[in-house]
Amino acid sequence: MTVRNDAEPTQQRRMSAVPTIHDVAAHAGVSPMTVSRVLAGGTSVRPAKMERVLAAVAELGYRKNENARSLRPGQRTGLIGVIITNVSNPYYAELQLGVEEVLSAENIRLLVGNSGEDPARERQLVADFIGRHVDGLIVVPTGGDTSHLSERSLGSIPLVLASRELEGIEADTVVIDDVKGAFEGTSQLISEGHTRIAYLGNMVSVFTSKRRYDGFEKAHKDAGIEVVPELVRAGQRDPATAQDAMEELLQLPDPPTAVFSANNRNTIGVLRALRSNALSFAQPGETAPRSDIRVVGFDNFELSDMMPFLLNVIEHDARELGRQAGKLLVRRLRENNNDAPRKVQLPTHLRI
Amino acid sequence: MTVRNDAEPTQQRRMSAVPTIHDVAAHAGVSPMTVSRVLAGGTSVRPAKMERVLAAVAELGYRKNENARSLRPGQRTGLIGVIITNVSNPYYAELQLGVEEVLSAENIRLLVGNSGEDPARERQLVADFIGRHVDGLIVVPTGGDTSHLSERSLGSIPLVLASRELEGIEADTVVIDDVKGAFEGTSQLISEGHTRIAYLGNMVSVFTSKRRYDGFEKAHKDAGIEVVPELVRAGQRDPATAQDAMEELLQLPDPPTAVFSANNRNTIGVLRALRSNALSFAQPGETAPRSDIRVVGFDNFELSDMMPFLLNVIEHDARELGRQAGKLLVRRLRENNNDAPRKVQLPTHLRI
DNA sequence: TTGTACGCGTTATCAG
DNA sequence: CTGATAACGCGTACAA
Repeated sequence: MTVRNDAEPTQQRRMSAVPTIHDVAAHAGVSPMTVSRVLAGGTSVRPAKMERVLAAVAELGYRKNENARSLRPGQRTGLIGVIITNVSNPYYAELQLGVEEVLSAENIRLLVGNSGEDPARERQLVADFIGRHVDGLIVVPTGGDTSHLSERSLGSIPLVLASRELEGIEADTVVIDDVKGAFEGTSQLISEGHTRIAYLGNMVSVFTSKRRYDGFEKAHKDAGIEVVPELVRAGQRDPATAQDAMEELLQLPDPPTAVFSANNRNTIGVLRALRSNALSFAQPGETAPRSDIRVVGFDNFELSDMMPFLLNVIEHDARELGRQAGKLLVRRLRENNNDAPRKVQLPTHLRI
Repeated sequence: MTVRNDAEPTQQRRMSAVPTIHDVAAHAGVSPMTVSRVLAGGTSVRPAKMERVLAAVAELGYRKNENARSLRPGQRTGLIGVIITNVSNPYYAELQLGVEEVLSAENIRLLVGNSGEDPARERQLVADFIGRHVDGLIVVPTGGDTSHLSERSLGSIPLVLASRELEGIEADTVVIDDVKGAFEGTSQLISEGHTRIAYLGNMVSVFTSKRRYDGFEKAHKDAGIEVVPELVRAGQRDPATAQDAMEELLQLPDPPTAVFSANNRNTIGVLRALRSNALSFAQPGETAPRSDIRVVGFDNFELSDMMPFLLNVIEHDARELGRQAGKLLVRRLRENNNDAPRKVQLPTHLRI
């Protein structure tokens, strides 16, 4: 017989701590095993006992200890780790929402961490999540050293890369069609007659930035013109630095006539720079600042349609990206197979 | 002696599954207990063995199983549950970031769930998080039935309410000074001579909405004027419905001359309505739409300063709110005490 | 300094 | 249909 603590331990515990399956069993006058069976679906349990057990569960407010359950071999934790570079970027918040939407339907919970674009932090989060025995990982990778995401390091934990691919890492991946999107956006500018088009974006070491720059370049090439090196500014990660970069461009002897911005952070910086260079901002009864500089920006963002400048955005669906990432992971978990990694590429749309 | 599975089980396991403390011990030629000691800080372990253990840990990529560890009595999971009404609202994304900032410094991980303002979903998430034995909860409560957040139901799990209080629930709480913020914003409009001021906000059953409406009302009373009932629209939860509500107001025989919007979702709807009622939107070289309707909105939002209408926002710091919530929880966790619940109220600032 | 025994809460297995 | 047993990975208590 299993002795618990001392005298009347069950009584004592029930007062303060979380009730266990033993408490429920005692309360219902059955064995823990019967309780377990009832909670697992109630197959082959006498209806009378079943009711008693359910009553005890309700009365005690019993909840299965998921951590203990997952300890048993072959059992999952029902937990997946989600590592995002920056939730304060609404784009990634949407992505998180998409992931949650799909996974919560599977009764899987999200362990969420912010890497802040710091590879060391990402590595730390991965290590921690592994220690918590997550069933899978969804990562927006920062790039750089990727050894912590290698198959050797992850073992059998399935990984889905979201938004960015990683060289040398074979994993299910969801990306958007960055190259095509950037190509279309840039081509639009060129078709309007622009030849001195500025580029603003993140460091080219970032997967998406590289691809978007490639599309920018390809549009030039296809049109038979060349990218103007002095108009290329890569490395801005937030609106403030993007604004600075744009201000600089505006000071050039021969400034750009159009701007291609590779992400919403940069686009916002660009717009702020344009505004601060106009004489005044639209106030009731005043004239809007003029800007003869055409702007096309990658990523849609809330209120992009309310900007006081003409702006075309290359939109794509962050929530859908999150959903797809979730679906890929769920599929992996269900099939538990060794199929080749799947790549999903989502379309973009130039909103005119 | 502890028999594992069959013949050479350790060998087999090391190939595929996650290594356990036994595998490390075998690899280093010590007992599991020594490994545990080394990982716990390495007190009273011979340096030579310690090194062997650390080497084995590194080689096998061993990570402590946190779930198993937390099973022992008195041990924490290092997990806290965060329930947010809607991460796609950038305000709450910031809040999440603030929470994470504080808790990751304590090496605590976040289990994140979206309630979507659905009390049933919130209840389900709480139940699940309790089953995972979170050390604490941070909740932006939806309101309605709150029994799942009662002390009786939560037992000894500390709870922090963020952004909204809950009647009948005694818990640490962080809110912003909604009443004062709304009062100042409304007073500003009144001081400019407006007397027919519209109110747009969420249902008054939501804590913050109620408080903001109170501030709106108080400003009227203090100025000796009355709220105009036909200009009050409560119940809009997203920009689209807010836009509809505002369009209606604009159709009134005697429309409002100013608008007080109680949150950023409504403010955006208001601005869209104003724009769609103007003849044209600012394009390069065009005139900005005129709007003689003054707008003051609760909550700041990205690009609020770039709107093509005059707009004053009542700003407050969502990330700081998240940080404070995190700090309150950490304090509770550390002190493990029964102090009376603490209330933190953060200031607002009317940006002119 | 090091190792053994045991129990945390759960469930698969097998006996009844 | 039901219950006793054992084991999951770890760490406390105690023994050596």
